[in-house]
Amino acid sequence: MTQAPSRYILHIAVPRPLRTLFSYSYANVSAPLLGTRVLIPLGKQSAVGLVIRAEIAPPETADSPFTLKPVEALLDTTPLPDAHLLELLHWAARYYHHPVGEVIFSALPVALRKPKPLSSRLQKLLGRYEAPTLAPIERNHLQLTDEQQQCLHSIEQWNLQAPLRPILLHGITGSGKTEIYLRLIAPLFAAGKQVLVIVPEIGLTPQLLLRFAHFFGDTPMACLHSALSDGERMKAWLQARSGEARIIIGTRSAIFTPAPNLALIVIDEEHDASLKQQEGFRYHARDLAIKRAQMLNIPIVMGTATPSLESLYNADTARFHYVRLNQRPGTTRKPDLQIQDTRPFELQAGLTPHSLQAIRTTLARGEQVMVFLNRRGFAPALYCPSCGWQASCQHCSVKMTWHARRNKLVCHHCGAEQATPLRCPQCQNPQLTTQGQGTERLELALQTHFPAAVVVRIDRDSTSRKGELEAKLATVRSNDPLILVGTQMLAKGHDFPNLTLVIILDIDQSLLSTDYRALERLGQLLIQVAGRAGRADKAGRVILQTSQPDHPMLHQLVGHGYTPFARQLLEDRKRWHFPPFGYQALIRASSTASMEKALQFLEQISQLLIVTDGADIQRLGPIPALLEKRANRYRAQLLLGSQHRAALHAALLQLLNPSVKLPGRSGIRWSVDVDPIDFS
DNA sequence: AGCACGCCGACT
DNA sequence: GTCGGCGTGCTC
Repeated sequence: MTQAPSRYILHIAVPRPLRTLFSYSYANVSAPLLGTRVLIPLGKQSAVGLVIRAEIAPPETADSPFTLKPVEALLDTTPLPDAHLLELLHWAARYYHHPVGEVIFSALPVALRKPKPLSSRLQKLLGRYEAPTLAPIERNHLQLTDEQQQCLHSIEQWNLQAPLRPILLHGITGSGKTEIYLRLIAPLFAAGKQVLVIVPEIGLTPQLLLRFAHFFGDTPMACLHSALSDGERMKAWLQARSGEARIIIGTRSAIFTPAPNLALIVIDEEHDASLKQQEGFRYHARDLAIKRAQMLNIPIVMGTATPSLESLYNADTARFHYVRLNQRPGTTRKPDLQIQDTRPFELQAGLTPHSLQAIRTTLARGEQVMVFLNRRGFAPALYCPSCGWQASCQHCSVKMTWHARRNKLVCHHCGAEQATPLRCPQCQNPQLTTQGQGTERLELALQTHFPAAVVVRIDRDSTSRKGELEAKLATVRSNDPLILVGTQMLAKGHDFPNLTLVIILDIDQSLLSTDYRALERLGQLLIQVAGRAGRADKAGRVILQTSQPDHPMLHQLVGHGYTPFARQLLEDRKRWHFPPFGYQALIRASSTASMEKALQFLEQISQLLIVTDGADIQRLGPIPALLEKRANRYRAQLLLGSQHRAALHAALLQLLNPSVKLPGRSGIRWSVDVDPIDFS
């Protein structure tokens, strides 16, 4: 009979930006479970770490490189992330080249970073679950259309086949994608299964949530989004982990929620940029969801009206199943899209005479109008007409936006605020002028132009207080002839049944941008916004105002629709070996001292990569970032590309190897972004 | 990330 | 003569 070992070496993930695990000794007859937290000595302090691996200590460890410190205490009796989730987190740490400990701890509720045993929390939190009390009114209420029925049938059939493939559900706005999700989810509850639904980061999660609550009645749901307090988050997380919550609905970080009986993942708006985390651990929730589903061998459905080029390509190459919903139940016609050349006209309130006339007739019919302008504030510039001075941010390389209601200059990049100067700081001219327009000015101008109409503005400034957005939405629902002014916030998730005219302003910047993803995003935004027009039984009309009316891609989009537009963009991507035809990683560096310092640092990295992987890695840069200075830091970037993911991966590993010393690092902050989508 | 160690400027 | 500035390096 073998004797039970009495000493273990534990490999621990520590909450530090370190790319290795640390080893500690642990003396006991049995090792702690993998995925449990332990209290460990780390430097001069003690810290909470997570057990990743345990091995029996060899009898003699004299030749070990360190004398291992002993673990101070065990904190949990059951694993926090289960084996599957740990594997996913590990995979993500490697894929995104981010320190394991940070990956793991960013996936757990913050409350678990403190060395408190879980058991005391469990007692406080469980048993207080309040299920939504709404009755299941929709369950047998809405009949699926033939198209929806067929779509549902296809998905159900695919999900019975092995091997499973992710499903791209491409459904135009209003075609009833949510209805499909609901029907896919419903049969899973009988077997005690759980479902994870990931939605974009918007203040509108409640709308989908309400829909789910209506449909599923008292089925326990857990909701995880950025507005939750630590306690609420912890509670939702525990309910998911215990299997009690059957539907887990949340924004991108919810992809890391433990769910022992997970049977389906739904990604809503799979093209949405907010699914990618843009700082620290820069993961893409959709891509991790695909990985998670693959590891668990469960189905994943991704819905969108405007598929990302990546997903469309995956559908084209049969990595994904692909199904379309082309009809809007209850609507006869698609919205009529037209391009308005702004150049021949003198604009009033930023609108062409044609647009103003369209607003007038729409209001006269008792219907609603939406004017979309993706720029908040009153005016994007304040300048002096006599000497040319412009108000610019002291910390960033941008002009400050003037906000009329607050009478302040605000930097939309670092948040700095400044009182409006009474006279030009350069030439003392008291007559300062604004240039360009934001939603605040648009609201005022439209109110002046249509004094009898109700004008409602929805943007970050007008909805920052709690309940304000809901109140504004209620106004929109209860007033018939009405003008709605707003930003990006209006593009997603809302139903405005009486909205029949949408006017989109100021898309020129996106048409002319150097960012190769700008056109894709513009196309998605235009289709999403246009989708707001003409719900129910009324035909919609969409006017795009631009000074670039001959832009070929705009014609492609308006004339042929999103899919041909996207395929055209894919052709360009193919020619340049850009994603999805090649793989990229973006190295960002910033310096408080100078742009030169940041560029020099990246140049070193670039040289390092020539020597090692020159043949397989293309380098673009280093160049100053689009936003050259932000919050007092000069920003530069180096884009790495390769047709072989493995080559890119190897290059990053090499670069991040702790033995690689990069001199001149002082004052430099730098980071790696795998599969970057934001180049600002 | 923290935290300590380590050399250079203005103070009780 | 010291207090403290943050540059540099380490954490099993």
